[in-house]
Amino acid sequence: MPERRSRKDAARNREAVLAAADALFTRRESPEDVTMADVAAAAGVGKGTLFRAFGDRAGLLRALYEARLEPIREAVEAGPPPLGPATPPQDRVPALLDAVLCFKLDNRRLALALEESGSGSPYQAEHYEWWHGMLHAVLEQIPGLTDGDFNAHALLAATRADLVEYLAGEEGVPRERMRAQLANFVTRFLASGPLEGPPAEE
Amino acid sequence: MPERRSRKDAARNREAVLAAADALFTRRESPEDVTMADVAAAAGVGKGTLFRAFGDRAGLLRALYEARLEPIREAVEAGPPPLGPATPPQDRVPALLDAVLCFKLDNRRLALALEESGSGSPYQAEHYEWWHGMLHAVLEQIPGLTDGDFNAHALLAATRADLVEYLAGEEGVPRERMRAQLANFVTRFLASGPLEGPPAEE
DNA sequence: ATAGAATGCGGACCTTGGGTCCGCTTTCAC
DNA sequence: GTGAAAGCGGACCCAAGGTCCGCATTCTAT
Repeated sequence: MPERRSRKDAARNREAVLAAADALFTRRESPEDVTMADVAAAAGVGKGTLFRAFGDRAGLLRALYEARLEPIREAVEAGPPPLGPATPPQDRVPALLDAVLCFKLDNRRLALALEESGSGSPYQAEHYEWWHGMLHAVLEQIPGLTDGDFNAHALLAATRADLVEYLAGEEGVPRERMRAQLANFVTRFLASGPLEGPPAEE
Repeated sequence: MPERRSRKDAARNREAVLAAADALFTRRESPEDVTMADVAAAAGVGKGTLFRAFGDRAGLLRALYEARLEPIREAVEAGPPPLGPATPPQDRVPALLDAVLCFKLDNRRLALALEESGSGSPYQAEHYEWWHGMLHAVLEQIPGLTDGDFNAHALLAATRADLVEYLAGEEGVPRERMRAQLANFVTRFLASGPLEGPPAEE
């Protein structure tokens, strides 16, 4: 049952690669001029080692992404409001999307690299499915909202890595402004609908 | 001023390539297994000719896309409602987005190929700028709406080629259902805001 | 019509980068 | 210590985009 622990050097190399890749992706201008050979060289290992550990480029990207995402995942699944499960849906939706946006702003190159890594659409990626499932579930809790599945996709689409990159980079939109705009967009979406009922105590 | 007309054979070859590429992209499963060599072979020309005529892969894709987009562009710029300029903003926004969606559904492979063609984000593409500019302008005409620029991006993001492809392909969402969902999303977004004014005569 | 220049053709060739292979080395269990 | 499993590394392979240049076609001026 102990799952066959990996050898010491293998584990060490894996970490070295992760660290090196992390550094390269944050420093280099565009993700596509970080080649696998670069990563291997920077980590001081051979290409074979790299591919043995991560399968392929997408695998490496995924591992990096997953590692960075971990804290947020926890905050969403078991943390305090406004991200955690105790938050009322109307407040949690904007909070979730803001979290996604902030994450992509903090990991621009990496998110970009992952989303354009070819190898199938980003929509099959495990982490996307997780965000989508979460958002979908929360949207379902809001009365009068139909098509939660599609709406979750549509809202998440507003935080696509290349859009964020374009706005932050080419257009020079500052972080806080972008967050405000997204919040505004989301709020506007949520504010509509069957307002027949009590408009809440706010 | 006659702009140096191109030679007869050049023009003919250009058309041949366009036709061949068009056929290949609609028939083949995934856009990325249509190689430039394939296109050249199918058109019965050499690779040199292909690259001379279109510059690079993205250039070819753009030319194809542009050709298919032309009719819609006209319908938007000078056609009858609900796409044309005479339409009231509240009705034109959904119409525009529906047109984008339908276009992408009708040209799935091509749109996909173009958006993932690497070579810079899709946001710098001429056709995207056109859609965005148009939508932006129409949104600005709706009272009480701020951040038209961002909102245009966010709404358009819901029609991203890979999302459409995923929903239509993997999830098997039928065309009309998707249109309805998008319409629903857009309407919900528009319906909100300062409803203080007259709720229109509907 | 025809010569000669300009334009274009085609496919061999180059480059780049992801991914594989396999002889050698390191680690681990006994 | 020893044998074998696990891992290493970098030479190698391949696909695909893009270039190059000797040859063919077309245009233009006389």
